[in-house]
Amino acid sequence: MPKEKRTLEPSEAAVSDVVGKLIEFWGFKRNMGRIWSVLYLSPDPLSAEDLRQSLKLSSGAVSMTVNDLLRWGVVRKVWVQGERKDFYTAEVQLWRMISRVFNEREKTEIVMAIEAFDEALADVAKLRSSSDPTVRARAELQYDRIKQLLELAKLGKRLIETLLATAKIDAEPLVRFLLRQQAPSSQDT
Amino acid sequence: MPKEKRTLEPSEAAVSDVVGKLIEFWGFKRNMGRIWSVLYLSPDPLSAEDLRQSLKLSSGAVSMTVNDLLRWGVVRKVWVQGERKDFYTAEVQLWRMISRVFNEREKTEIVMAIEAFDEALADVAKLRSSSDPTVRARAELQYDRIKQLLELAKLGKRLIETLLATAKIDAEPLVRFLLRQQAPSSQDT
DNA sequence: TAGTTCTTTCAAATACTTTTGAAAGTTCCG
DNA sequence: CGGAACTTTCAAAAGTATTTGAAAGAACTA
Repeated sequence: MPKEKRTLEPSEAAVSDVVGKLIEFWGFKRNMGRIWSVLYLSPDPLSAEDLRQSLKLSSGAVSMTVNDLLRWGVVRKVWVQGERKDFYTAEVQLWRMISRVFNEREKTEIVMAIEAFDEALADVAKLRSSSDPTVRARAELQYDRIKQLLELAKLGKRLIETLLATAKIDAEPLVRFLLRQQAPSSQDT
Repeated sequence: MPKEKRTLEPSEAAVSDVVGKLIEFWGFKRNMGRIWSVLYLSPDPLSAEDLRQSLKLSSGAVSMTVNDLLRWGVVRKVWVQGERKDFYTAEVQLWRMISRVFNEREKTEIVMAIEAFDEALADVAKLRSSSDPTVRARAELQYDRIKQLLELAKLGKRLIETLLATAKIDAEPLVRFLLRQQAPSSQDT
């Protein structure tokens, strides 16, 4: 029985480090990316102990990080025949992973921002009819600017929703769109 | 001369907090977002002292954060007639701001990832012709998976480039694309 | 140049996040 | 049950990031 797979190949280490950095940049813990990568590149499921040794982490860190990954749905627990311990595999459908994260994190974030901008906009709108012309002018300007923020946030939301829809049907319209690289026209804002 | 503008309106505070959170989520310092917002909502340029008082920050923090914002090109220094101190205004062209950040940060990040995946792919490719069938099978799988990561990263790069192009010509093809919300077709990957 | 006003710097303090590892908790089996 | 095998928890430690504020530095003015 193969029982000595505790060291990463250089290319495995490289990939897990890059993914770790990307994922950290992206707002998650670096080790989430590292662990996911090791699983992603492994032909068969790995145990917590395997991960602990491959990445030189403490057992506690592995346990907690793997649970984060399970919660995000990007790693799955699998039963390996005849083994007592838990084994894990990576979700290999990259789009599915990404859409899950976008849906739970980015979208929530942006929806909250939209609500807050909406409220602020309503507050400022009241001041637009103030009798004091200074207050009025100020309110006018702020109304316009908050509205811009709101529009931007809504655009972001649509972008995320498009990505989500794309992930569902995979490689569709966004991808097709992105693939036909067309040249711009003119005018700056 | 108006010299007592040292407190934020509730709606100003709300907006700067939301932007601060978004920007933090997005990987910057929260105070960068807060300061930018206060400037963005101000009818006229503000001094470091104004910002210090509005947001209850130390002078050092204002100085450093404003310089970050200047470096990112999202705040500008302006000369106010007759005044000795420096005044600042926010860049109000949201797309321009975003494209600058995407170009300098996100794109750099992803380009580095692409290079690293490329290298790893080349390493693994060598093993695909190993005489050991186990090694070969493993290399085959890893080759495919790293390739997936590479493709994803390239797709991300194209998405960013499209956003950048869009920002230049403003509200063009991406925006137009996003605005026509069409229904998906079928198939899952 | 000296004095004033304003800005920047930076070491120390604070706040926040992540990791560790030992102990407590499970589960399974005989 | 009793114990082996494994996992989870969690308080403390380590590691990072941010903020402070006092001191140094500039820039201007008279």
